[in-house]
Amino acid sequence: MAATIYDVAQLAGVVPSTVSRYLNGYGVRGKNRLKIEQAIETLGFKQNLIATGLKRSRLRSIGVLLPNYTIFFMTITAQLERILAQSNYSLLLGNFEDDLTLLQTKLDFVEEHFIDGLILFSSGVGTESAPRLQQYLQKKLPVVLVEQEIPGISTDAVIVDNAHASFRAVEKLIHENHTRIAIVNSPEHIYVFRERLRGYRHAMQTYNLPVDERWIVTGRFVDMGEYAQIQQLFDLPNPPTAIFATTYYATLGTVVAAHQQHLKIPEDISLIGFDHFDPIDALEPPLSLVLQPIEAIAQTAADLLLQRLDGNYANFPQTITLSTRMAMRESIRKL
Amino acid sequence: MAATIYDVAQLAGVVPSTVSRYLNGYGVRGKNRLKIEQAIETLGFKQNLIATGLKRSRLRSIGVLLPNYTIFFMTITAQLERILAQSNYSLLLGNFEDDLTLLQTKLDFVEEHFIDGLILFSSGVGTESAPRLQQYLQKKLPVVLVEQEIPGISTDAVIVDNAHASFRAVEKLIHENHTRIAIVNSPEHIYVFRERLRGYRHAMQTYNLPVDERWIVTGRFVDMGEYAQIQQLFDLPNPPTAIFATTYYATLGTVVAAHQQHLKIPEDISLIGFDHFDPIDALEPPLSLVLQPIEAIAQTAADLLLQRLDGNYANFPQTITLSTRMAMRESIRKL
DNA sequence: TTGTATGCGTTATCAT
DNA sequence: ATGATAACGCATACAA
Repeated sequence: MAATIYDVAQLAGVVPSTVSRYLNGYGVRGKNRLKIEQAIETLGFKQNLIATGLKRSRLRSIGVLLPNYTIFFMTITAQLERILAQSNYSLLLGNFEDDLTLLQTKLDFVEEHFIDGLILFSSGVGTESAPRLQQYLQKKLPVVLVEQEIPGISTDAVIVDNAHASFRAVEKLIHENHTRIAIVNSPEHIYVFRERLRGYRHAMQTYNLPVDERWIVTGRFVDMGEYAQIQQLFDLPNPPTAIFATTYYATLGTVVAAHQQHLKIPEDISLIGFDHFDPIDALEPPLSLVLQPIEAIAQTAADLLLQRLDGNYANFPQTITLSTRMAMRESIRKL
Repeated sequence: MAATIYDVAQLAGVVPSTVSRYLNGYGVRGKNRLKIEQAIETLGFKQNLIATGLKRSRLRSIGVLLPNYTIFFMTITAQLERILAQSNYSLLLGNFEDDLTLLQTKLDFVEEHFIDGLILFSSGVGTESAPRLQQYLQKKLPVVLVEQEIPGISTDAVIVDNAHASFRAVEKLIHENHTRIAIVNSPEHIYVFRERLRGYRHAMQTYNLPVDERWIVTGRFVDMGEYAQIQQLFDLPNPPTAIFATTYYATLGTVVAAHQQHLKIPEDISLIGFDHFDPIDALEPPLSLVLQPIEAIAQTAADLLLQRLDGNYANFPQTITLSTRMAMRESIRKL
């Protein structure tokens, strides 16, 4: 049996509530404090998470809900785990498999597990989840959104300046004298991708370049079959000379599609992609990419949540927008 | 405030302990049962996880400790989450970052969180962790190992027949008339890789092919710099004509290394790799691969654990060995 | 500052 | 089969 505060109290010659107060940072007379500390030491006492949880209705854990366990989200999650563990929080992970119905289930699930707060990677999450999240906020359960804000729910969010990132990526292609530029994007019902498309259009417009709507390809590109859509770009009468791929998978998919058509990057087609993970390095040539600030996303989301957990609701709700950067390598050809 | 069994009891006109008994599957008179069920329904009652946890000293959760959050482990974890959620278990994930000291910390951490059982992906875990795991077992906390057994600790394990998988992969190359075959492996202090190397040697020996020790390359290949080791293979006086890469990262690394030396696969060098994840499809040509039974690993580990949680200790400890299969595509040239 | 008493929601023991 | 009551380990309102 593990030691309880009763054991500690007895050994220290005080009453249990004094031990409890010591543990919770209330004033305890110096002499008693020392005795308690020593008793804790010799007994190897650890506070019982469940018992405190029963009082507080919180298990000192953070729900982290992800659309999937892909490398982008898991890399951020690994950082969150490291940061939040320092404040003694555990992570209750949930994968809603890009399924908004499953998200509702998971929202119930983590709440029933008495989390202290929630970090929701809200890609693809829309107003349908707002009422449920509103319930969280009413219960003073802090919620931090990552990736996108949700209309109708006012809480903290950490997002990336997607439109601007897109603008700059496309602009880069334009500066290399490309004028027929395609975009391989993901479904626009997801805010992030709507923004990325917006940035693309904005850049084209800024430089007075017409956009052929057939240059706008949409898909998830996690299955082989979808590459066909990308390949159709190459079959156009006057095909684009450059492609902007707005996700990691779109980037990979574009490379596959080019391979299959025996097109060389960048000789036959220029490419700027999105996100860098290890496997990208196995591609030839090294790709030019838009890079999201993964560490900063994790740190910012964690800081924001910890602040709210501390009861500090200054500037609530707060949306923090982070910037991307570009890594220029060898997949863009100057025309 | 959420409803408690007191509320249910009052509404149903019975005492709380009757409700408790109903919830725990003990006999309750039909009339009362109906009233209780109705009360639960109208109140939206949910059992308080913490309160039952306080009695049981278990939070109905499974600790899942991973060496890292790479795609291989996360794909399995996603399945585990799905399977174990059906039995109402939550997952307490921990990433020990390939660090055995951090593993000790995480073992403490999950135990302090009153997990019901542990699934440990034990790649690289050795006898140093055995005493700590032994404590788990003594406390009747079931532990299922995945990937490798640990000397000195007898508990259930789910492993893959690595040596045999290697043997077959190398044999495949031999059947295509390759005789100078290199292996790009990971450190041999990890059981899995020791086994894969063993299978390689066994195959070469079986077919009376000498092994040049310079053909055995070892590394993790998660950083760019390491590819140099692989490239040295190509600079040997009489270089290998085929490479067997024993991990996902070794496979990607080998492709990068070949690219950088301007060697074509399979024209200049044949390759058989390990594990399939989406990004692999972006490589040209499609690779021949050894595939691990990811779903089966998850299902088997979950089943084993659930059985032990049920108190069924038949055939304990049990090591279940699963087989790999091969996907032959276009990265091997017949000599 | 410290002690006493009570409650958090549930399960288990003992009666009935 | 059901009712009453104690116990799980801790936090807190109140009194001293």
